[in-house]
Amino acid sequence: MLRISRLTDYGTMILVHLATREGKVCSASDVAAGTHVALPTAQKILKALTRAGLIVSSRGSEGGYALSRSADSISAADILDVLEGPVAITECSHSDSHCELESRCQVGGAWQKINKAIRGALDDITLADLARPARDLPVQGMAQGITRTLVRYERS
Amino acid sequence: MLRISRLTDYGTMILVHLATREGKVCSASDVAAGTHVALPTAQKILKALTRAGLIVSSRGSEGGYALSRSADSISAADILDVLEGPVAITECSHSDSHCELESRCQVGGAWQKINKAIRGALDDITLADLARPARDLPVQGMAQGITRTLVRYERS
DNA sequence: GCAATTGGGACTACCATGGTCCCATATAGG
DNA sequence: CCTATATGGGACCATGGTAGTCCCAATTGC
Repeated sequence: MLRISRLTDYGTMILVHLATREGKVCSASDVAAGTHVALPTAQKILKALTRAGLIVSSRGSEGGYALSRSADSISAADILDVLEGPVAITECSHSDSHCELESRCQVGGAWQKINKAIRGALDDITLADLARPARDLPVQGMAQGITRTLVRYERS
Repeated sequence: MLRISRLTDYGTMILVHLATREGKVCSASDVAAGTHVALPTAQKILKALTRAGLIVSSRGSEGGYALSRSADSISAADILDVLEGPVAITECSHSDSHCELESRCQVGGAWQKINKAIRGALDDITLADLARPARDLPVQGMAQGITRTLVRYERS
């Protein structure tokens, strides 16, 4: 748990794919073939990314998608915001949600701290980082168990 | 998204409740009344926490639950591990999951970095912190919008 | 013995996620 | 102008995890 949805995972891969072809226009079919994501799913994600402004599209024959800005100006937080909505650790924070425990619950501040730390990590990672091979990142230790975009966390 | 499950939320509240009564034994009914979590749900969570070793139980009349160790030796990471399983940003990391994108996907390392940052934040927060009022935490800014245990994150 | 508890599940309802498909619209090129 | 090739914006449904409840066995204090 505490995991991102599969669509977000796919979306990140798609963005990485576009980042490696910066400047060129890729059709949905290209993207699907390059990322091995099923075409309809890739189309769905590409539409969402376009609506959010992370990529730009051109319609018609010879059309396709491209990043709207440079890969190092797109952060992981941007991606998650678009594909998952605002990052929030717990639910029940809608402005109109009345919580009967509001007065007696004292946990809020700590979750807030956790949330902030997570946010900070997400802001520090750019799409350019994601497009780089793993070993170039300044992360040491726990360098095992990666299959695709997943790291399963064991107690250290 | 990127949120914890409601049961984990409840579980944290329950642990906080037990922390404020450190040393005393609380029955499931006590806990349910004190946290306003429905009794059957509280029972379910208490069983899970007991099995995981975060709390100890005594059966029979006058029985109940208490923390197995001091509140400042239980981290948020411990709690999430127990109630949500190991923290992992993405799925597809089971040892027997074969991912056909394994060779060409280069995103792994960055997710790993993010995961590590999250893990670090979770390790730094103790149950004692959670039991303290929010304002005592060294977190400044964004001090609004907390209803119960939720902080909805807006782009800063 | 009896009442009060926990232990360990089984069971169901619900809802978000995921994946697919359809049709309208736009555009390049012959 | 017509056609092929694209995207835009949904509708649609199956699946699976989550949440919540309940049942019965085992244990213990009085």
